[in-house]
Amino acid sequence: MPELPEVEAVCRKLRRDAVGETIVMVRVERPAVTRPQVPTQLAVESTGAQILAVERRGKNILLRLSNQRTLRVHLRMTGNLVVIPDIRFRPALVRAWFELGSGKGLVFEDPRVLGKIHVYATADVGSLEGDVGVEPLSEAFTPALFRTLAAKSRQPSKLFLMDQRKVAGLGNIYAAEALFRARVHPEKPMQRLRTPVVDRLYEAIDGVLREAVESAASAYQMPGVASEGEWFPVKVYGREGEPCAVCGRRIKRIAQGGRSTYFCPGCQRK
DNA sequence: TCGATCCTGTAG
DNA sequence: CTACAGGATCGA
Repeated sequence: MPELPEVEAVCRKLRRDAVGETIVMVRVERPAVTRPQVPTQLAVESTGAQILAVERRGKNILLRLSNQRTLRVHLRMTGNLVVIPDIRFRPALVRAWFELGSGKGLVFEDPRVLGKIHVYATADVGSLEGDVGVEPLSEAFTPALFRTLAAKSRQPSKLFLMDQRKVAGLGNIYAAEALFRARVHPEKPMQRLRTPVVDRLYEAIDGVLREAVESAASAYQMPGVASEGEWFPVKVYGREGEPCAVCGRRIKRIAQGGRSTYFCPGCQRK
């Protein structure tokens, strides 16, 4: 599920459901999801603490605790972090869970076990900076900054957009959608884009993410699992072979960095 | 900068 | 059975 819009939706629900709760008990079913990978550490460092606030940095969820600790949760490909009404009735594939003072449960589900829960001293979370670039929905993300980042990078545009150290939060879907909207070829080196095109890409990122946050937030209020593309009208992602809504040419799929990239060969030229 | 790797589930 | 999955990291 999780690119920036979905992670943001998860955060909003946690602010509603988890902030103010106290962690009564912690259970780690799969130590692989914890960092440090000592299964007891998460419990030792978070039991008894109150959840004070929920923040988001890129795709990272930060749970601020009352004991000077912060839990950094990364959902990776298939993770989810939700509050359930009764900790006794846990969904399948829960890899770690927290019993809350109210009897509710905060559960980390993750079929592929790729996600991570990392315990930090709150003072050390600043070490995230450096690995996580500018927040694309913040005021810090300006056309000027984006031009500067672009000018410094020879990466293909798609890989650049997915590089969390540059702009934090885009993943495989929204990177492809932003490139389509801006009519940029996914293999085009960033450095070689003309300034008006860089600016167009900037606007596309902003627009795609704002629209997706909007609809993800409402989709996530609904019970049940909304799935890929159900709430966001994807134009190219996953649409190999289908006609482009703009020009009618068939959407192509190529591989970049071991991932699939979808694009329209008519609208997005090199 | 590329490929392998972490894991498991699901679609074809 | 194989291919592939909305992510990131590590070593070559």
